[in-house]
Amino acid sequence: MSTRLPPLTALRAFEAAARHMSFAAAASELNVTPAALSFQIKSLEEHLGQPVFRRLNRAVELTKAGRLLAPATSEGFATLSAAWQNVQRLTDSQTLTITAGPAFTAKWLAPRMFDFAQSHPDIELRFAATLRLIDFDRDEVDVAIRFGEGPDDGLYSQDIIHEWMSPMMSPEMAKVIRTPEDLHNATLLHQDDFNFIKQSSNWNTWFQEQGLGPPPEGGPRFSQADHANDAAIAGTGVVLGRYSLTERALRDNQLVAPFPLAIAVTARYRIVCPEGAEDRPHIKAFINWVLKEVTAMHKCREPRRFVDQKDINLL
Amino acid sequence: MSTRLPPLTALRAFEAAARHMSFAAAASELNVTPAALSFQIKSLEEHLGQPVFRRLNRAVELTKAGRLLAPATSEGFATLSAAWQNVQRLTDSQTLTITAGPAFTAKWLAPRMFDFAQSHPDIELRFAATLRLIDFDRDEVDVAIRFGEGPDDGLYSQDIIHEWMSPMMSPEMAKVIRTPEDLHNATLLHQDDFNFIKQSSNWNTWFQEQGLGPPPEGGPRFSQADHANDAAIAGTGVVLGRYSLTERALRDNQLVAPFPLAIAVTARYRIVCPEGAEDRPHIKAFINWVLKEVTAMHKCREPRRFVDQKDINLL
DNA sequence: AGCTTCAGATAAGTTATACTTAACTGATAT
DNA sequence: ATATCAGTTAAGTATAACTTATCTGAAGCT
Repeated sequence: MSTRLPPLTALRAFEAAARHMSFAAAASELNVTPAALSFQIKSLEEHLGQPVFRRLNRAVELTKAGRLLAPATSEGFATLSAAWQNVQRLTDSQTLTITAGPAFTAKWLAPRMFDFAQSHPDIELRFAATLRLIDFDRDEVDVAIRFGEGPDDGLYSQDIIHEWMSPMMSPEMAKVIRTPEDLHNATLLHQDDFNFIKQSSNWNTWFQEQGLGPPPEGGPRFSQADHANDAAIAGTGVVLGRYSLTERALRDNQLVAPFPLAIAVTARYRIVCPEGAEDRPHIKAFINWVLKEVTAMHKCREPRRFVDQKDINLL
Repeated sequence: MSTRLPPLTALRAFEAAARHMSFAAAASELNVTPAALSFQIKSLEEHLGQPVFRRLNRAVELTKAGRLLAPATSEGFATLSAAWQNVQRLTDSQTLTITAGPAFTAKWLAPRMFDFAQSHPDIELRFAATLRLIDFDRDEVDVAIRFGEGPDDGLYSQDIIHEWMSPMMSPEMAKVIRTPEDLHNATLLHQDDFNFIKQSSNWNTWFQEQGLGPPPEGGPRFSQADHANDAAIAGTGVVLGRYSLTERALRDNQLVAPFPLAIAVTARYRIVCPEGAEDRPHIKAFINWVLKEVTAMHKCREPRRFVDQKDINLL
């Protein structure tokens, strides 16, 4: 009797009945029967210890207590309702903001997103290409594709692509560079955007595992792997290509990877989002689409001899 | 999912948890177990489709959605709570406002209320003596004692006193007025506050039923019955006394009613209050006390010959 | 005047929500 | 290593919230 609030269901029934000045109309609004609503009003009156409605024959009217209670309950529930709708609007946003590294955005996402956009015309896509580790709450990003070893604390995280690297060149250049030893005479293309990985995988690593001497000095350096790949496609040199970024060029025979040795990188690509958000319709659709695309990625024609990066001891 | 409000119990659980930043504290405030509260938050998150709390190890923190939801829910529930407490204050008021006619207030209530006040020291009593038919909602009156035939539409109503009238005089005057015929030589006291009753009961009625000729002309007129009674007690004349107002004087032998004929009045006293309010503690206490006092009213020593007012045909 | 309609109330029954207890989990503190 | 803290989960219970069917007492219509 001295509680701060009565049963909220009863209070809500009252508010609706007071607004409509009709039990039947209120019941209809709340999707219950008039009998149920009548019970709720009666319950509220019992909690209060006095009536809030005077029952006339074909109508009801508010008592003094009812008239005192009606305006503030109307305001209170309107506030709650607006808050709920507001937060739902956030949840139901049609915008999907995706973040990934610049190279992945360019070489993996961009060539494929047309397909996703076609099959989900209601989703408004936004891309934020960055190498920075984003904060989901602060950066207004829905889903991220990250490269690295993790960990992804407090986030939903799923591996999507395991990366490997091998010398890749244009088919024309492959007619000149026919054996691994021929690489000593080749122009090697370098990419610097891999330096944040703990155990660097570069030309030295590959030459060593191949049993060759040191690689030739010099050669063009690129700050982004996709640029290095483009140069190789253009015939400028040989790139230590990453599978994730070169899959399309390999498939299209713009690049070839003629030597079987491939270094399997410990770091991998994961798709991450805030815990629980993975069930939100748009994010779920995107994740499912990514997984499908990963499965459909081109497998190399030649057999590959994988050497795990973790097992390599650099001299 | 697109409803205007989620389950209110869940929303309230959220509000408390957000305020406390602790599930256990919120559970304690709402008098439920932490497990129950945990379920409510989870239910809310399922309705929303995303989390509102991030569970840390020994704490929780609000997500972006939670932070968006918290202020307005806090405000909404505060509004509802204030409204409820406000209307409860009206209900739980320690003041009991009683209304009755001036004569009844003076001759029945006033001599007795000391006893009621003694046994209910927490109740603050207020009297509104009026002949007007009060409106419970507008007049801020809790309970009324009405004289008349009713009806008491939409109100709780209980008969308490059936009225009757007979010639009453002081014991000294009774030594002179020994027979009904002696009343022809007496000073008859008249009361005008009975005129609103449909079928007037006055001296003419009594004389006719007693088989006497017309009563003597003239005699003092009083606008209130209690004043006429006081005059009779003082030995000024004979009053056609009403039982309800003279019971105490008869008991104390200040007045006597020596002639058996008594006219039973159709109108009676009822105690009335708004429907449902009769269960409110203070009103209930008052009603019970009134019923007890009525039962304890003094019965006349002499047998009474009652003639019902309805059966009297005035010549 | 008799019948129909309207709107809320009540009785009896059902079901889903709201809750409890007991045990678990994963850190942190001692 | 053990105790403590705070939230979670599984299994079960209780009751609030609801439904259906019927009733009631007017008002309205023919």
